[in-house]
Amino acid sequence: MRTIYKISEFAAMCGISRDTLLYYDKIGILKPSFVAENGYRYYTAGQFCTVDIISILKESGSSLKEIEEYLANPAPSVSLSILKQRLQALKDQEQHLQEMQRSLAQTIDSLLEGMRCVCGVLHICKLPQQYLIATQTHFSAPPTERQFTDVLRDHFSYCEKRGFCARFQTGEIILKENALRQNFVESYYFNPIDQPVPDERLFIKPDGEYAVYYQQGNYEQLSEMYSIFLEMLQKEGYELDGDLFEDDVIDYFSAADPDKYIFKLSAKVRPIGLSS
Amino acid sequence: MRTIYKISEFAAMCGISRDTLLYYDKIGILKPSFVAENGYRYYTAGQFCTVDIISILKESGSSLKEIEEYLANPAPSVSLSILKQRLQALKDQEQHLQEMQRSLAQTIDSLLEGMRCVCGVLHICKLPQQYLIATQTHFSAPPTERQFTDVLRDHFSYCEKRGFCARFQTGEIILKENALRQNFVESYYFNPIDQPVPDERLFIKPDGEYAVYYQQGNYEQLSEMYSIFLEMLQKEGYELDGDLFEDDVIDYFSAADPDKYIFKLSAKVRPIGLSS
DNA sequence: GTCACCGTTACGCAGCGTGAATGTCC
DNA sequence: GGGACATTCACGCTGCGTAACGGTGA
Repeated sequence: MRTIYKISEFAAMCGISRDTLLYYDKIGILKPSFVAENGYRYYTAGQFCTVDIISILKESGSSLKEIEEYLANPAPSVSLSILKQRLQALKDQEQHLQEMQRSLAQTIDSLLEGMRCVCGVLHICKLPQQYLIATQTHFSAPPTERQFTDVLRDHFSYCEKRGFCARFQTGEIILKENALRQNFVESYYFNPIDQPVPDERLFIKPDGEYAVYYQQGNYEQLSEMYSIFLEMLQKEGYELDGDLFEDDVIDYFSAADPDKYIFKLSAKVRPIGLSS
Repeated sequence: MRTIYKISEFAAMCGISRDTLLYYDKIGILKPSFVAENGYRYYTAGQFCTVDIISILKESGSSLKEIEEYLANPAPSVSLSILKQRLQALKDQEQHLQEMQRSLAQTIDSLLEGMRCVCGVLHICKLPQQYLIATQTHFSAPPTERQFTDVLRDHFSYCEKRGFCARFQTGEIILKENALRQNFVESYYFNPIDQPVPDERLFIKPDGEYAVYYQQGNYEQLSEMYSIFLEMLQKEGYELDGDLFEDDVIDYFSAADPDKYIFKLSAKVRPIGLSS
């Protein structure tokens, strides 16, 4: 009456491999119903249920050790707490996945922007408001490598702690007052965020008419680029009406050669003579 | 001018461990800038970028081998395709996660329902329409274990192939015509789905007035339960107005003892004498 | 001399897959 | 006696963590 199965047969029935069953036997989470004298393992149909439980929990991210506990202590209340815990873990994972997706999508957009942008030309256009997480540098002069990495590390770890996706789309801000004095020292490092969040490092990049300028080069050439940018502005009859933003459009993530990075400079502007 | 770092220092700067750097050196994806005569590894600040790339790709699910390729072939177009590929992989993962979440949530609901339900009492209530994926059994008599598991396997693998979350909330359907002849052989195994999908195995459980009856016991007692259910119906002045549904509310997943399973029987009913 | 660093080597983890060498069933 | 099963043992994979043991530098 009671149907029994040899290991390979049973494995096929459960949709798993023979080796897996052997392993489960070895670590003790699923022993065959009985073992014949010749050493053959025999399983019963009811054990299909156990395999099913194992598969489900495994798929939801439990370790085999946790599954063992689950199987050893099968009260509904215990099941319930384990399931709730698993569900929460899955939610956390999903959150994380979504963040990574946003980051990757942003990077892709940025890469595409960098691949098709026109360098060396000033564009005047309207830009929407943007929310940034910006970490102040407190630099009074061009930073040493050490200062630079220290602040950047701080910025990244801050973002990570708060759950913002950093490390993609990083940029820097040069305050208008510094830029006007040809002092192109960055006052902030930032990353854009999708939605406004109350945060002490929240920085709002206002909407308005912007001058945008793409340029290829390396980091050392940046301050020269800023200079040119401002000159071009003036030639076109504009003057600064806000801080200077720099976005790394193509950076070390997408280009091997540091001379091939592409930077996007942008600043709110107004026609010369017109007070805002 | 060029700041250099010893391995632990550099590791701290990058937020990873010394051992990880050693490992990366060993497998060749990140060698130190140079090695001193005493064998000490020295890193430069620029290598922070490489570490960053590695971290990001790793987090998005790439293997170190894939990362190696990325680092070896750093053209923007290659980056782009890898990033897109990664993004798609993340989307797939998210899809999967969501399915698992739905499944777990359902199971939790079901468990809660089983823990607080009143057994042995007939409830009359309105139930909404429900969509099921139902696999026909073609049984003409109570199935052997073999037949049972074969059909169930087919049902599960069908669900899996189509991307439905099976294995949770499984139930069976006994057609009205069979039930009326006291022939309680299941004609379908089913799993509920959230949204209606065009599918050859789609089965719609209609809304309407239902009799619902919870009972504890094991699978062998089911046909007896069906009998009692129909008797109670009659006593209360109702008759069947549709097929008979059975849901495993507490099954092997939540109870160790097969005698403690809880089944939920439900069927659309109408007061005796009233044609629908 | 101390002590914190550096180096190398090697083993451990999960969750099996993949042999190899051998025995058993039909 | 042949082939399809079964058994056990052991090593491989990832991405490191965790020693252990010894050399180096301030």
